[in-house]
Amino acid sequence: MSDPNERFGAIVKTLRENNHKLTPQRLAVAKVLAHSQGHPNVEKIYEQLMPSFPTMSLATVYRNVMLLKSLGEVLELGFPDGSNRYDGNKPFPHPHVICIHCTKIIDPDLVSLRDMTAEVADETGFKILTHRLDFFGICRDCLSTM
Amino acid sequence: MSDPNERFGAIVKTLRENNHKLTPQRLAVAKVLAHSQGHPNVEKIYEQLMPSFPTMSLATVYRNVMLLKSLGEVLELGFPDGSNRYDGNKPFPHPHVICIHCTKIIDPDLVSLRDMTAEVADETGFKILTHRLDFFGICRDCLSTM
DNA sequence: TTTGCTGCAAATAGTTTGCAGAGAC
DNA sequence: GTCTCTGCAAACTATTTGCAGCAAA
Repeated sequence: MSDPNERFGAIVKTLRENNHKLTPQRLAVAKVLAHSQGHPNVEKIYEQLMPSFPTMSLATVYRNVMLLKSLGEVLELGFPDGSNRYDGNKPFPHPHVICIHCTKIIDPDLVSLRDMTAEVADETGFKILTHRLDFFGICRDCLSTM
Repeated sequence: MSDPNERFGAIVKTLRENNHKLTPQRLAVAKVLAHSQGHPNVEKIYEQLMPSFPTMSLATVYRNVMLLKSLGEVLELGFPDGSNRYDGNKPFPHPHVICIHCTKIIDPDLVSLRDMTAEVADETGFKILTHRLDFFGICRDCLSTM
């Protein structure tokens, strides 16, 4: 996990460099994503901001998350059921471990993970831009209460 | 790629064993998925069946794809944009290489791919049930016409 | 004959968009 | 002062569901 304050600063810097206005709503979304506690979805970000921004619209959250994603400052995690969750703390490809029971998401340290991008590019002729590695299972907490 | 006829047979066997009726529509969906040419989405399966089953409903395709998925005979590939595509030819986790330009999907042979399931289970305490490894990029064809 | 399956149409849920006013710079 | 951003409500799209009739076994 990166330092959330540093990540927030980096996001703000990118926004400035690309001439986007720093509205309170936009900065608030950026701050939540810089922490990315639990890899929130749009709804969670919205709920988290409601107390401080009672009039904020869900559409505004969507627009800002999309903007940050297009700037490469947020990683989008889409799931087979169509749901999306976001990580603005580590906005680069990295493996995830997802509990299908409580929907918790963990970032594991995989010592044996080598980058297979070159091999894939070599074998398929593709220019590889990004990748994704997710493991699905049941977490320790859920296992113990079953 | 497995032999589509064998896969079709295996799917039919599973349907029988689970006491599901073998309607013409269901068998037609199973046949398309046994081939899984280009990893179709529901719409594509529907279009492919329209000539032979002009009155078939999209809902029927959805229902049968979901049934086969629940029986473990189809692998669902969900993407961040919310779209889903299916593979009934190799219904077990395997890596995919996806062209973000023409949406083509390829199954690469990765000689160096080791199974990291045990390591992830060990490090996180999860009971790992499945996983997913996707590479995104631009295919040779699209690269050459850019 | 029984029970599950299909087609249709309506409902649903998550996300996007048009517009007029507000606010960042 | 300009131009982007926001809130609202409506639109949109992919998917699911209720229901009555149909068909597999």
